[in-house]
Amino acid sequence: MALPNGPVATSSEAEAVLFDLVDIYDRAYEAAAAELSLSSAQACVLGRLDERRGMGALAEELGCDASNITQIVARLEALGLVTREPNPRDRRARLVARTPRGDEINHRFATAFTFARTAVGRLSPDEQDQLTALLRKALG
Amino acid sequence: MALPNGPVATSSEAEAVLFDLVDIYDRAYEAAAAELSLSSAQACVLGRLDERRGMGALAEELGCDASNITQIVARLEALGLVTREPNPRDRRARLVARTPRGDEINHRFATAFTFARTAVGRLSPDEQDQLTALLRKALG
DNA sequence: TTGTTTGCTTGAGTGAATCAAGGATCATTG
DNA sequence: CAATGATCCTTGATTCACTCAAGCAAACAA
Repeated sequence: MALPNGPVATSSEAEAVLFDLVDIYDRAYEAAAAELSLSSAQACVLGRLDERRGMGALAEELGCDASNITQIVARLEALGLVTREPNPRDRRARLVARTPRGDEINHRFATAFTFARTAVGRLSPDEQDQLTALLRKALG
Repeated sequence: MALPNGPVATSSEAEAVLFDLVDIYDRAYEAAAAELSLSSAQACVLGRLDERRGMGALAEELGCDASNITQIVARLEALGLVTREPNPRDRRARLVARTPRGDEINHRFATAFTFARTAVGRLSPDEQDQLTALLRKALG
C-alpha cells in the first residue's frame, strides 16, 4: 500500500492524528523494507520466522491465502533469505526457516524501521503508559 | 497491503499497541472499501475528490507516480464514479471530479469505515484530547 | 520560432493478492 | 486393509497497485 488509507473527512482531531500516525507508520515500514530491497510483504514474512514454521501457519497468522505465502516465500528463498525444508513429521508440509543471511537482513530491517521506536521514545515512561492505556481502551 | 506491517520484535508495550492499531486500521479500511467493491487505493482517491482537481495534484498529495493515478482514475471512471473533464485553462490537463454516484459511494464508504470513529468514540472527550496530544508529541 | 518544461498517458515489467483446481500425503473408518 | 475424505501446499489464471522509461501535446520562454 503506497497510497494512504484515509482520510475520509475526519470529524475529530483525534481521528485526524490517528490517520497521520497510520500513514507515516506504513510509509516508514515500506521505506525500511525498500532500503533492503524487500517489499513490505517480504519483510513481514521474514519477521515472523524467529522460529521455523509451516506455510499454513504463516497464512493463518497473516490472514491471507496459502498461495500468497507460497509466492512470497518463493521469492525470499530465491533471495537466499529463507529455506523450505521438508517436515519430517508430515511429508505434505514444509518448514520455512530463515538462513543466516535472512537473520542478518531481518536484523538490519528491524534497525532500519525506527518509526515506532522513535515515536514512543519521544514520550516519557509515564506518557508511554498513558498512550498504551488510551490505545487499549480505544481498541476496545 | 493485506499483510500486516510488523511487528519486528516490539521492545515496548506501547510499540506493540501501536502496531495493533495500525494493523486493525488498515484492515478495516480495506474491508470497508471491499464492501463497496473498491480497492483501498480507489477508495483513497475517491475520498480526495471533494473538489475537482488535476491528476498531478492527486499524485503529489498521495506521493506516487502520475501514471499510477492515471490507472486508478481510469478504473474509477469505468465504474462511473468519476469523470475526467478537460481543463479549460490548460488543454494538457484533466480535471477529475466525482459523479453523483461517486459521491454516493464515497459517502457509503465513509459510513462503512467506522474504525477510527468507533475507536475514538470509546474515549471520553478528555481522553481524546490526551490521546491527540500524546500522538502529536510522539509524531514529533 | 525554437527549444524546454509541464501534464498526462502508454507500455513494459514486478509483485501482491485471490480464486479454482490439482497432487500428494495423512487420517478415518468401514 | 482399502476406500474416503480431509489437509498442506503448489500451479495457473486474473486483477490490481506500483514503478520506470518513453512519448505526445500543449504551454511557456528565449
